[in-house]
Order: sequence, then structure tokens, then C-alpha cells
Amino acid sequence: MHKILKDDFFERSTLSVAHELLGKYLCRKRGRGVEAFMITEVEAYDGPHDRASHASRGKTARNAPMFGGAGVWYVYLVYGMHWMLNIVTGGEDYPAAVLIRGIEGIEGPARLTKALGVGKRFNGKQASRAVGLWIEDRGERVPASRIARTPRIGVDYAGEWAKKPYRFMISERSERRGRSERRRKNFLSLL
DNA sequence: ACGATGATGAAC
DNA sequence: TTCATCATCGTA
Repeated sequence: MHKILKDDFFERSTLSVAHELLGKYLCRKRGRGVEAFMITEVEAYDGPHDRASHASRGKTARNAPMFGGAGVWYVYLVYGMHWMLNIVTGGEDYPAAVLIRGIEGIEGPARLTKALGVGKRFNGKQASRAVGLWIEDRGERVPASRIARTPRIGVDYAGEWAKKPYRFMISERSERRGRSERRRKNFLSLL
């Protein structure tokens, strides 16, 4: 069962959408082929008062997609070099979106956009097969016991909002973690 | 721990 | 018209 997610899936509470996006598939059509990756990590940016959200300073040319209808891509550049991929949630005029931070085999919001060739041309476009970038429900369910919630990454400036557990991820089994990744983690923990 | 690298938004 | 600030990543 490969069911393309429509507006109605995204036109709901941002936290629900974020939670339920885990286990869904991010799909990209390039040339004749379609690549599909399970979504493993997301963050919710919820409403005009969320100080970690671009929308917290009101509507601007950049964040306009967040204020529009649900199911639309919001793609923007950070640090002058990285594209971030978000899907707009909630109703019209309620600014909210879910940032896709990781997919199967590719951790990191900038890495996945690079790997899939996602850039600003998707900004403001409805997620759909016609556009070449969409999300599918393939009937796989992630057990609640494997879903972890933590505060969002890189939003320390956001005061109380920085502490909210708006990051959702599929927790990995430590046995399956490769030696190199474990070494890298140990190394980073020294910093 | 830091530099790369450029758009954005706010101050002036 | 500047200027500080980034929803990051790779390298040391």
C-alpha cells in the first residue's frame, strides 16, 4: 500500500503531524526513477508564538509559505549554504511546519536535501508526485516504544520554547549501530 | 571549536 | 546601508 499523503493529513495539529510522519516515506522522482526513504527524525514549529519558529516575527517574504495552506513545502537556506526542507501544517493563516531532519540512512536536514537534490524550487509548492517530491504512507507503523522526543536542535535562543520536546525521532537499537558511528559519537562527546 | 558562506531582518 | 544572526556540516 503506497498512499500519497494529501492536504488533510497535514491540516491538523503540528505535533500530531510531526509524530505521525515518523515511518512515512519521503519520495523523490528524478528522471525515470523514484527514490523513497523512511522519515526517521522531524521537528515541529508550531504557531506564531513559538520563538524558535521563523513565524514568530510575523509574516515575511521568506516565511510566507508557513502562513498558507497545509501540505505545501517550505524550503529555505540557512548558514548561507544549507537547504532545509519543511512541510507546512495546520490551517490557513496559522503558521506552522514540520522540519524533516533525517531519513533512513541520511541523518541531518542539510545532508538529506543535498542527497535528494532539494532546493528552493520546491518552496511554496504542494507536496505531490507532479512536483517530484511527496510523502507516502506505506503501511508501516512505528511502535510508540521506539519513538523518542527531545528538545529541538540549534534553537537555544528561543527561551522557554527551546525546552519544549518538539523533536521526534525513531530511536535506533544500539546493537545495530556500526562501530564507526559509535566511535564518532564518543569522539564528539569529548568536545 | 570553528570556519565556510549568503540570505534575512532589524537597526540606523 | 550596514550588521549580527542564523532550524548546519565537515574538519581538527
